[in-house]
Amino acid sequence: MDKTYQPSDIEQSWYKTWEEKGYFRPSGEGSPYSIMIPPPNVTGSLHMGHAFQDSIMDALTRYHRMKGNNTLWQVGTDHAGIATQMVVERKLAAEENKTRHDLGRENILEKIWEWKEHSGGTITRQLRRLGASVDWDHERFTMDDGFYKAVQEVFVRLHKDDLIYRGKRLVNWDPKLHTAISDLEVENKDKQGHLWHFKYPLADGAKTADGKDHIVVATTRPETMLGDTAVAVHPDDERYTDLLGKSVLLPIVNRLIPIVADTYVDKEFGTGCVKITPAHDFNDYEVGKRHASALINIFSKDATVLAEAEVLNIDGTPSDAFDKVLPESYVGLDRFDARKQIVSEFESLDLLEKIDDHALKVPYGDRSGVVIEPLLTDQWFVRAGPLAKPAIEAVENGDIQFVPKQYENMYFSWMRDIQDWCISRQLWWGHRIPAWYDEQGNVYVDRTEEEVRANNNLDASVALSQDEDVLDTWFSSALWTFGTLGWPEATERLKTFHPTDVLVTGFDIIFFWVARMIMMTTHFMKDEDGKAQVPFKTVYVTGLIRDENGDKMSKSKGNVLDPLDMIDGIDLESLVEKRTGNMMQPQLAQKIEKRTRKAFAEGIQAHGTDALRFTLYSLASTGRDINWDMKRLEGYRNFCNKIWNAARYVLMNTEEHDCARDHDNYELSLADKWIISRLQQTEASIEKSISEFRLDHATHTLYDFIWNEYCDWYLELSKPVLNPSNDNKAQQTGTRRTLVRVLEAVLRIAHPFMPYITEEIWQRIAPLADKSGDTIMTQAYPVADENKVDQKALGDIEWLKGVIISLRNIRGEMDISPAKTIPALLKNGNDEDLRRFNENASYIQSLAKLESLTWMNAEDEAPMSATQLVGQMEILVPMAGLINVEAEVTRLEKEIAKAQGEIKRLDGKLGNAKFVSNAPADVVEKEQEKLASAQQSVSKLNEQLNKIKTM
RNA sequence: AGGACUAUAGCUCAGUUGGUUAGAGCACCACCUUGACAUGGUGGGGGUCGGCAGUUCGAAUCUGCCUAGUCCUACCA
Repeated sequence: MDKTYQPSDIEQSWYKTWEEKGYFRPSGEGSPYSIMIPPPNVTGSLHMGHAFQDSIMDALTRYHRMKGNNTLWQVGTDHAGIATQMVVERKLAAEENKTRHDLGRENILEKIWEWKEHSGGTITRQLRRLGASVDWDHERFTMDDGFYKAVQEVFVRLHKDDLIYRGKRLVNWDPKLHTAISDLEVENKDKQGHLWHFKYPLADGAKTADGKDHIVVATTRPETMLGDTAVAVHPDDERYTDLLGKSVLLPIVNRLIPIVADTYVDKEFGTGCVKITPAHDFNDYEVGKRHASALINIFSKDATVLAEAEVLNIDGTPSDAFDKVLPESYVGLDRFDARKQIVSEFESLDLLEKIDDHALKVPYGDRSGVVIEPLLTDQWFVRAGPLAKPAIEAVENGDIQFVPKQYENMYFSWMRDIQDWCISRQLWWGHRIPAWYDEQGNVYVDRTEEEVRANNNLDASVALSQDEDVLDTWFSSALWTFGTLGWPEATERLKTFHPTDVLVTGFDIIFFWVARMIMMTTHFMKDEDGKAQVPFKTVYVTGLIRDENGDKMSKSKGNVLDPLDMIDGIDLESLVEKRTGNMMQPQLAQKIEKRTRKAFAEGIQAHGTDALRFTLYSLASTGRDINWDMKRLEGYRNFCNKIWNAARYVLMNTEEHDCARDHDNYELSLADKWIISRLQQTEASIEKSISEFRLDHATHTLYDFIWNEYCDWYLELSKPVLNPSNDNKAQQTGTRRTLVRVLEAVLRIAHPFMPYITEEIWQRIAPLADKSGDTIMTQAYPVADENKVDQKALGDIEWLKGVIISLRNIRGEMDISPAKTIPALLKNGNDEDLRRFNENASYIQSLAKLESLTWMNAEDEAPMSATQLVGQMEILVPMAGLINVEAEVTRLEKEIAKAQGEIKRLDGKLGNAKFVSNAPADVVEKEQEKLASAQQSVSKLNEQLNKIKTM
């Protein structure tokens, strides 16, 4: 093995081997364990968040595979409707200066499929680099043939059950993308705007209570006044009761509109008069419904003013309640230009009372970034209420558990107040809605046109045209857990692997995805007794990975980190290019470049997949976001190197040696028994951590065991045993056996977290540990054996470590060269100390670099020495020629002060009668022991101090 | 407006049903190229656990209030 760990030398080839040998496939044996990958956007690339979640899923998958489960990690990608279509449209505009309408639906779809084929490999390549042990043989795509069937089936059945309906409703309209979007796709942003106060003249000579001939309405959206159909006041507002039933003459359009009473109005806000524009505001729409007035739509799909208003009844049918004429000077104007013109026209008419500054929330499309316009359009909706009920129950009764639990509240609060879900999108890329219209506008829903004709007795003479719209991407991804397994066919995979075990995802898509999967699954999937099935038993919600400053990673901020750059490294120039190239807002490039050059002056070094993964696990505590820290990544890269070198040491000492593979002629040393005991405890602890999804604890325990116990102590303790001067050959064999076997077990423990380095080393170690097999991947995961825990060995080594550390401490504080051997004495020890001394003196001599270690009887006079205590035993290093007296005085005083502080604290505690009477006896007893021990320590240390001082 | 979460060493984070002198990694200081490893070894320094009050024999941990930050949901035109 090379002296230094080089991840690039081992990682790629191992993945290829694993995949070729089919190790990722379900074994077909053992109880099933399944995880569905949250399907990433097929044309995207993995970011750190994906790497984080996928690493967690891989660890769980590999762990259960080694545990003997029939393990499936289902892989696949999402067609991501809007996002993907946008990318291709942008490309088309840039390269050919054409819009999608220039090419037409068929051609565009062809182009998107081409693009999907071309870029779809990025994600799968990245997953492979991460070591993801997914079942590639059954990779799925949310628009493959199987999904097409599942989606049609779900749509048709929901429609038959009256859980899907079509209607003209006010929806969130994206004027840039020309599609409706769901409430969840709207981002409300805080903006500084204005509140314009307009005078609306009263008609028919009516006057207000205080004698004015107008009322004042306040609005943040002046342009919508072109569509006003009423003015509302609160029914109890005495200022306006006389005006109820009267009308105002709407300026500019000269439309007579009624003054109505509605409790929606807040008397205290503004003037207490609200202009009502039912076609362009969700609240006004509700008010409009109550007052049965008509709607006046003034905007086109681009949010420009129409040539002629659409006047409609609430149910969407045409109405002639109002005149359709819109002022000519506004026709075709963009909504924001119209706003300016309205304001200035009110001003010139002397009807603008005032303009206040006003903070408001403005709705933006999360994809397009433009202001959303409420618009009355025909759309398809899922009736969410009935679907939500069993989905809520599944979480309430514990069939599904969220980790951490707090997210259940978030889920409940949204689900209990769920709104109908607008599922139609005016896009081309997606699942086309299985609805057909005849020439009279009758709608037929079925799986195919043939079925429509057959089921409705429509022969070929009746022209049918399919609905142009496609379904929201989340409609198909809601079927992910069962759609990927072959539903609606009753496949063996579906039967075996559904419900799945755990879903690993971010809190940001609990509503978009998790909640909808639960709704769809509980509705469509039933077990043998007809009970609703859940899609997964546990939802493990991860935090977000943020940059080093705690900012969200985003392309426009230029702080995105590519997981592959952590693995392979990247030079500064390439990183700058990557972050600033192909930007939607090129004006940000300079800032990003500066920032990048500052943060990564040296570029990014290669750290390898194992180090990246280990870092992610170590940060994976629950309920908290993660601020990415390159330094931790470096630390864990070093950890990999540590393992690498420990393995080199082990191999060096065991290859070509007798490791007791096929005989029992060996003897275990104290150190052997100790490390075997600690291995059991480590295994038990890691097992528990994984079961609680605390991979941070699991990896921390593993790190601590490997570095601080196996390497720092056990390997060092093995050196004196393996020294040729030791003539206990049986013991040497025992230590060699322990060296390889503990390492071999550790590799298996670590494999789910660090798949590559563990496989690479295991291949060499396994034969020495009498293990056979082609890969570590399918070896049994180590299980703790209580019987192998040797309490005596644990105690003895703790003592041994205490003595050695004390001696090292004296060396350090006294500035004694590590190369110099020194003599040491042990004094005032008890029988146990004496036994331990007798059994282990050679270890101490070796590890503390002593020239001699002598046991002194209590009555013997000790030479002038530096002193440390282990328990009540004194460890003495004679001062002659070694010890700096002043330094020793300082050191002793420091120790004494520490112990005295302890005594003071304990005295106070034990002097408190309430503590002694109320605290549990064992706590009190422990404190008393501590006090006694501290008092003895102080007296012994003082004795030493006086001795030195009187010298 | 309602709700959730977070605040622990210079930095990134652990800390279990309240009970050792509150821990780790990185950074820092000193010494050390010792035959696994300088991507290393040994020793050391560093924290009023955001603030105030309360419950308790005992609070980083439980309760209340406050401050700062993050996020979610719903919104007054």
